[in-house]
Amino acid sequence: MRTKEGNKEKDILEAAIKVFATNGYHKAKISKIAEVANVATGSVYVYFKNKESILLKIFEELWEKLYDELKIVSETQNLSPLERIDAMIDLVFDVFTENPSLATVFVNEQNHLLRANQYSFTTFYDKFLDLGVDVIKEGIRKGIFSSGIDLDVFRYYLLGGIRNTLQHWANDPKSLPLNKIRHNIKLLLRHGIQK
Amino acid sequence: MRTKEGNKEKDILEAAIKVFATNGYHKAKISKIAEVANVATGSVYVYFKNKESILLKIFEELWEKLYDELKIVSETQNLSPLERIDAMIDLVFDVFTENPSLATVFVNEQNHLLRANQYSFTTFYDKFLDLGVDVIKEGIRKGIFSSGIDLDVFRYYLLGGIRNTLQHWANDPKSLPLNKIRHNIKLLLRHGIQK
Amino acid sequence: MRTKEGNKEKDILEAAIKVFATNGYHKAKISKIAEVANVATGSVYVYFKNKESILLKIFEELWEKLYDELKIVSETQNLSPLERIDAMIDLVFDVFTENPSLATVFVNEQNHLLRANQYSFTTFYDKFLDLGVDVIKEGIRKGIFSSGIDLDVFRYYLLGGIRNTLQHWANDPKSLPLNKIRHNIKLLLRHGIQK
Amino acid sequence: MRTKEGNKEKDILEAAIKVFATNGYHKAKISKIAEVANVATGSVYVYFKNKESILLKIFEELWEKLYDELKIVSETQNLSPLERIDAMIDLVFDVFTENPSLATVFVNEQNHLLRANQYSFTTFYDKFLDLGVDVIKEGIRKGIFSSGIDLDVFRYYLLGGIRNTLQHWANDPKSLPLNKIRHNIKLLLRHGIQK
DNA sequence: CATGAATGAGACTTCATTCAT
DNA sequence: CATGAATGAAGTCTCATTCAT
Repeated sequence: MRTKEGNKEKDILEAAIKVFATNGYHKAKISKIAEVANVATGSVYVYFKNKESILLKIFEELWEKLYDELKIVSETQNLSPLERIDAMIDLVFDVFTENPSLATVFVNEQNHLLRANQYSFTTFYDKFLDLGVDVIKEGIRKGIFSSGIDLDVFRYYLLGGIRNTLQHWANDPKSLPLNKIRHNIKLLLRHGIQK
Repeated sequence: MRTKEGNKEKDILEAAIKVFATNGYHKAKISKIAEVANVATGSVYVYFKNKESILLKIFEELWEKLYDELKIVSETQNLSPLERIDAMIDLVFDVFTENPSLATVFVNEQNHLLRANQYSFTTFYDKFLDLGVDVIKEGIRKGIFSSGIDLDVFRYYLLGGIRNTLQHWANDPKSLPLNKIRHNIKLLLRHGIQK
Repeated sequence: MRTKEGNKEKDILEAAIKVFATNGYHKAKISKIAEVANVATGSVYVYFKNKESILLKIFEELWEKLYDELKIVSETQNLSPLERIDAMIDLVFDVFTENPSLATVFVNEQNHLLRANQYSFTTFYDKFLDLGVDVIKEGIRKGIFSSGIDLDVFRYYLLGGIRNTLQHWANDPKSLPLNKIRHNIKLLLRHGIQK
Repeated sequence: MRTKEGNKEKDILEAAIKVFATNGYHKAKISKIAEVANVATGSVYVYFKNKESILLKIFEELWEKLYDELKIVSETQNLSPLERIDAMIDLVFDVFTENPSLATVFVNEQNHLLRANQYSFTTFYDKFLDLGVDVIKEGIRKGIFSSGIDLDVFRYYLLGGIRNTLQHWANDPKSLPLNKIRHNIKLLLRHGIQK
């Protein structure tokens, strides 16, 4: 038996992230993904139903991972809301720092999927955002955060800001050091631009 | 019959915005754009070199318009930096409020173009962002804004936040009233989340 | 405008009959049909939704034509049931004599379609068979035909016999002259094998 | 455990008949046949060279069996030609009654093979038909059957009639009781439709 | 013999673009 | 300029067949 060595699915997924990041989802060819994954074209279809399901799987894994890690943070005792927010931002940055291509794919392609149907990954995506909102709520309750903030606006604003900044970093990593980005975002988030 | 001159190009452009917003750029068919524009398929190629150049033109017009309007604001005397920032945000919101489909296209498709080549519209896009940064610089100089902010991070963060919020509004306009978004973003931008 | 000369659909249909007859439906390539029709591959899809719809159209036209002609026969006055039966058989033989490839396609491929869904061509196919059955009924009423015959068995038996004989003729036209076939089938139909 | 020897080939063959009957030869997947046969996909290729050879084997077995049984009938003394014809028809009906799927496969797929090459099963197929023709010849010699019948036309006509009737029965067994079919075909064969 | 993951050739179908009218 | 039928390159996906275990 030509054995499944338990790696091919992962190889394909990693290859897909690279190829999607480089060419964009729609211009990415399955044959190219297979080539990068060092696998025959047909093998892609052993592990994935079709092209879209590859993208889907990428986001499923991404958000499940982020959700799991954020959950740990949110269950940690003795953290102030501010510390929790910082940890949340760090989580996101850490994932994308490890895998810049994933940042690019996230930035450019997630919308296409969100627009279409209700996909399974959105569960974790939404749960992740919900946990973030919970932290804000706690901060408001404790009188640390401003109570005038609409939480829906907040969640999309913050994530959008992070996303767009990351994208510019992914396009040209040298121009913007990631730590500077991270630091500035925390600042902007806390105090805004006013002195 | 005196036909209204110069309308076909505009018809096509407006149709394209709708179709791109609905289906996304890659799934949008030229024949569909032509149909919506009430024009023959071949006529699209009388006015545009190819599909990409339609998208390009959309962004060119968008950013040129925004730049022109922002320039007027920036040349207006007797405005505080805070007022200028507010005016800038209002500009962006006004454009997209008038044309929600344009918001969707901006949110979902501009990256594809930015990634590829250096396009002409980026001139106005960058100039628009530069004017925004100038306002911040002025605010810092006048001691109103925090001097610790990296201006590059700021520009991408703010625009990304606005973009993402707009996108969710465009997807489901009823859930988030645009005025609430606008107000909250101004708040978050000025003071952050901390009380 | 590259004009549709009103022939391309017909060219494609005729090419398809030839190619389906030669290779069978499943092994027939659209590109081959296009080549035989002297048309670009993509043009096939200007006139037909997909491969199956070509086959469908072939049978639609076949049975509509046969039904129309049989209707004329059945409306002709002063024909005995025997003469009507003869005319019916002649109709079928005439069509397939004119277009032997069509005979082959009919023989080999119609079942695939019948098995699948309810297709529009079956309307004419069934109506054709119904008219045939009507003739038999008339013959029975007039005491000319045996009243012991089940009409459903009869219709499938006769058509099956004709079809199979035609098929062997189509495979090797020289071995069995069509007129001999036609004559013998009329004989067998009327008197059976007994003296 | 003493495994029953030689069963896997039979399992595959029986599974293939079912799958071919349900989906048609071209749409039938080897993997599906293997699944139905409760065998691994690769095992199919231990017993059969390729997909076509499975179909081939089905017909080989069918016609060899029919030929053998018909031979017994034809060697039986003291049967009139009419009785022999009846026995022949009964043979065919018995086989397909036992295995309706086989009837469907016979009806729909044998042509594909006949069209292609000269296959071994045709030996038995032809021999079977030859034996049938011999009976007719005998009947003619004895003055029982009409001498005007072309024997080639007869053989294909009869078999085609039976085949087509069987097919409709296989499609919808309830609408046409097999015994009625059998009886009517004998009638039609002997006396035709005329009183 | 048995397995089933892996292969890769092959075909349908799409659609941006062209061009004869 | 306007048209829309025609084009054909290109890519997704299928599945019979293979082969390492």
